[in-house]
Amino acid sequence: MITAARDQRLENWKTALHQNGYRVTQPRLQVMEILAGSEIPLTPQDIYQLSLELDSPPGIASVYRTLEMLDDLGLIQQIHQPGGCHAICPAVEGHKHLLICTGCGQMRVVEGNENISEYINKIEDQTGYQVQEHWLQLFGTCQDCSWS
Amino acid sequence: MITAARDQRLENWKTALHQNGYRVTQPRLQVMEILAGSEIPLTPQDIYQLSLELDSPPGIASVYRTLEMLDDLGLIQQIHQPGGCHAICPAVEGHKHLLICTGCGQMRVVEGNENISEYINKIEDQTGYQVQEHWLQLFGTCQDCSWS
DNA sequence: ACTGATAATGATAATTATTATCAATAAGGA
DNA sequence: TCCTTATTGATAATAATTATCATTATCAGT
Repeated sequence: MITAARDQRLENWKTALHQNGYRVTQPRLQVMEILAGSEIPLTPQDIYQLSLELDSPPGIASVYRTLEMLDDLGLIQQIHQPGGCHAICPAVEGHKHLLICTGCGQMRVVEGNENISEYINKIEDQTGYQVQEHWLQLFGTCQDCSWS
Repeated sequence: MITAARDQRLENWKTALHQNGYRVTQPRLQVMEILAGSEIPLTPQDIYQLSLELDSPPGIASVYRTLEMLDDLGLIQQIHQPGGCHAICPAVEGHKHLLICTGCGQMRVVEGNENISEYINKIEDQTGYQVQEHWLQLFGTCQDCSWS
């Protein structure tokens, strides 16, 4: 992870808190730093465990409260995986999708594509549904993990 | 729901149990009948609540146990939704996707598409990942629900 | 059809994850 | 720096799922 990218995200998040009348507190910062710097999806429990290594760690309730706030602001998103759907990561902006390595958990963000839109249009014609949203998530093996 | 389709599925499921050395018991049948006949995804709790209207309903533990068994046999699948990911439905065979109405919950199974495969090939080239699996789920409004 | 081995069940205790409560604390504007 | 009050930590409460174990019911083999 490029530290500059994490710091940038952190600044954006802090700005978002200020703009929405939330105070920027130590527990919130601790949770946000862990989340903004992670290359893999983390569950609330993961985050809490990681935070215990800090000097004065946040309470578990504040971890959940911070995550709820970040979710309300649209700054994080839930990751759906075979092992469970409680992991989260910084929100992917715009029309992009996540590609996750089943070996090491590493995430990659990939661009959306016109092919998908065409497919969805076809489905709308066939079914009479109005498709409002789609969730696409890709699972695979990254180059490092495909050696073993 | 066409009853014949449900009964067909039920027969297939019973055959699968026999072939895999599972006994076909009353609690299992009760759970399978509820699940095979539902037009909307159901959570374990949903299934348990529905089962309480039966003559001698299964215990909650048997509901969970039956679902675990059906999952091990690949006969059901989890549905991922904004409200939670604990709902399940009969497994969609082959390369198809689910389209779910955000109004009434009704499910439609839609065909997969060559456009998606092309997109995934492109992603593999760009990232060096080997994509093993993809989850696509569509949310929309069915014709009935779009009137309101 | 009957019987016996044992897989499966129901009742419930235990575990786990999340949410609610509330007195004490700390953020940040005046 | 002070004051208001949003936020926190500790913990109780809730909810969902899993584990335990004595009892029961399935079904293969007679």
